[in-house]
Amino acid sequence: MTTESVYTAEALKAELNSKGWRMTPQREKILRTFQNLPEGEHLSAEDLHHRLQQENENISLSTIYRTVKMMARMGILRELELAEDHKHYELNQPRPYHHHHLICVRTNKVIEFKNDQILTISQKVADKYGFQVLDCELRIVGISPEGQRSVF
Amino acid sequence: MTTESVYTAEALKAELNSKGWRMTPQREKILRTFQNLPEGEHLSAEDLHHRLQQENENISLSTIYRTVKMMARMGILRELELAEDHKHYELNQPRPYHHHHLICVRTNKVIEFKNDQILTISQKVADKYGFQVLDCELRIVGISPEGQRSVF
DNA sequence: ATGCGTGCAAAGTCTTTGCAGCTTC
DNA sequence: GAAGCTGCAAAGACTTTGCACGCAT
Repeated sequence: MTTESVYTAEALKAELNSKGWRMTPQREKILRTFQNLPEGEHLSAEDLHHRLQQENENISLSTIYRTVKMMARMGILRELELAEDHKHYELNQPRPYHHHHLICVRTNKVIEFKNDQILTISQKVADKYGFQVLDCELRIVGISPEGQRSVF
Repeated sequence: MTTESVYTAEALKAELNSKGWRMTPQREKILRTFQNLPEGEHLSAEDLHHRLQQENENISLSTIYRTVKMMARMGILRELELAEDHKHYELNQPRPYHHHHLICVRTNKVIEFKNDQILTISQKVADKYGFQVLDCELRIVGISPEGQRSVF
């Protein structure tokens, strides 16, 4: 199953142009790739690069890094720090797609879960400080049952 | 004001020994440094290195990286991913010291806030999956009032 | 026509690792 | 005494940047 698209190429173009920037084939393909991603899947810059190459889309790693960072700043993508040492990106979905992460420090296992209270709490906190919310994530770090069985 | 110590050098030694590991002067000094840190302050590996050098404690960067990662895995330190591209560490405090982060993608400003519901929610989620909680953090990413005034 | 965006290659930053010698248990 | 730990230097992984050319507006 694929997540429903929340951001069209036209909307992206309009927003870019409003800032004096340009729509490009690369940006459109990157947006489309994330929109076609099954729910819960997230890509690193390298993952995205490979996936595009398999579709015969040659987009340089530089452009990918530049684009995902830009889209994260625009609120189109969520930038995730999971257990590994590189960032992952996924489409920033509204409730009820929004999910959070439970991470094991020993096995690096990541479990996703949903919780409606988190967004409500985040909205309230952001309001208090005048922030516009792009994304919120509850990261629970702990030790999984498998991890508890190993010494470290 | 300094946070109250929740983990003594003796307790650290006992826990290390129980795993067949050793207590060392370096580990004790690193623990002490975090315990003397004002509430809300967090250090990167580099920060910690500089701070120790100012106290004439020569501990190599390698050892610092190895030690903070170990302490994070033990649940003694929290490993934070703030707006910058390197990790920060702080003592992992129980309620009511526990705090969360509101981060601006444009200005990199970070605001800390507390919320009692988060820990409760985290505990419940972790229980469901059999995880032991070491740390939980609500990361709200958005645009601050100052950021909203700039084009990007 | 202007100036933003891309690709390439090089550089940069943060972090990890191999190894010899030292230290703790 | 055995095994873990440290410091050093080198390597590694991921990400950013300078520049010339191309493309969207």
